[in-house]
Amino acid sequence: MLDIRRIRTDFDDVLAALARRGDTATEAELRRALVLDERLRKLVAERDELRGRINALSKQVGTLRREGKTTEAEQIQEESRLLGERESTLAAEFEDISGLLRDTLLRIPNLPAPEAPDGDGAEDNVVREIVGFDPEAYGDHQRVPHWEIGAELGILDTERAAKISGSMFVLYRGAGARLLRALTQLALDRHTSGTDAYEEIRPPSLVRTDTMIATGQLPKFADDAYKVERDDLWLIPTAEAPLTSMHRDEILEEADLPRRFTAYTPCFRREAGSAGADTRGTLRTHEFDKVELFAYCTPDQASAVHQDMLTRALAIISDLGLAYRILDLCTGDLGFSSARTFDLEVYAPGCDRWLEVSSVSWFSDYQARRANVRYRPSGAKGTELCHTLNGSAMAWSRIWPAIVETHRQPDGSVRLPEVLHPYLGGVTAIHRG
RNA sequence: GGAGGGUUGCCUGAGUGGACGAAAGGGGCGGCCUCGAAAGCCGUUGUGGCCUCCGGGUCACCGUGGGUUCAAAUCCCACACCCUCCGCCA
Repeated sequence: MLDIRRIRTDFDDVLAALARRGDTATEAELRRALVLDERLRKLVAERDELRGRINALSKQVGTLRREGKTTEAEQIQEESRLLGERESTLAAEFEDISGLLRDTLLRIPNLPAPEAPDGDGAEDNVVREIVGFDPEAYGDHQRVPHWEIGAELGILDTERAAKISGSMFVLYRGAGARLLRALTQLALDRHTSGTDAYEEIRPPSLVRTDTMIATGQLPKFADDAYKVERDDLWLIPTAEAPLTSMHRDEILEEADLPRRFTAYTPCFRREAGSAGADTRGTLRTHEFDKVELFAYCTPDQASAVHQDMLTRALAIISDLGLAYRILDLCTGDLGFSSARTFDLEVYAPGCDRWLEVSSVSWFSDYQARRANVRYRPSGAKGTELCHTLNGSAMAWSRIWPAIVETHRQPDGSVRLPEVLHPYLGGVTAIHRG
């Protein structure tokens, strides 16, 4: 959520920044917020003035009653009652308008960072770096898509997944399932060790509506998420949702920042509107596993934390022997709540596609304002909003196919990267049969 | 799912419809004392909104949302969460 005071005082700048996203609807929303805010402030002044008078009168009633002056007390009661009627009218109007204002603000996306490159959509994202990629270097044995490899080696069973749960679900089996578990463990072990360790969290996968609002999934993107109607709970689309709400409505100490978490969770996405896309394999599914990196920090720390997450994500991809590239997302492709995002894509030779495996985002104070997460600056009075950041430490549904395709050998087996060996119980390659 | 007990500030914990933004103690911070410290003593210590002649003024917040009342931490209703026991389960 944007700061209404900033919209009020800095309207043209805010408008210009939002215009970079190329979303023409936001200008109307922004103007609407301004109008509502204006009305709201008039209402508040009037309502509070009335309340002040009522409070004063009520005190008088108390005094008079104690002194036994019943008649005078009753006169003032009547006067106060009449003011009370006007007050309730104003209060009701205030509730209406502030509800409308909040709803309007919740639907306005974050301002892109000034450094984020301009652009209209995915095609304008800026490739910052390509590592380990040589299109000529791949052999024919690597030009086999992972769903074929998966069926051939018996490690991916899409038909049974469909029988059990329908389309866009996957079932890994045997060494395929083990590979997934090894990847999760590798990521968690790495991020939770060393001097700058992230704290490991295993959050709930079902969350309240407020939790989904804090990160920006709701109210605007309700159709993308699964909801358990009966209990009024949502299935998380990413660990970012529960993690952002961990310190919701809390005030942290500056000395405790940054607070950094890593979490393994399943992620659930309805993928509404993507019917027919990526129907084969594991690339787009309703449920997938992910290890997430997450941080609350001060504005000053944000840039370093952002870089740290990116470095961590890259290190794992690189150790898995995959070719990758870093994209600096342009303003037109930036997520709703994000100010700046770097996407990491790995190359999958079998599908001949770059697959997004990690998205490392800085949300400035946008989510923190929604979630009301603040910190107390050391040695100063008052509170400031935190900044939040997160990055997928890895989306296994995209890494898994890249590994299987990249490391396929001429004999059809798949060699497993060395970094995973400690987690594979002695298995170093997956063979047929 | 059933029965009971709870939810007050940084913590513990009091609170009879009116003097309660809230006793008391602890903790934190500042000061006195001291060579220094402990002890002791004194002071101070929540978050937000709106307005501001920047001195301050005012409103809200005692789990959440409603209601009663001139007036609600206090009374009524609903809900959420926590604890104990039973049931069920991993």
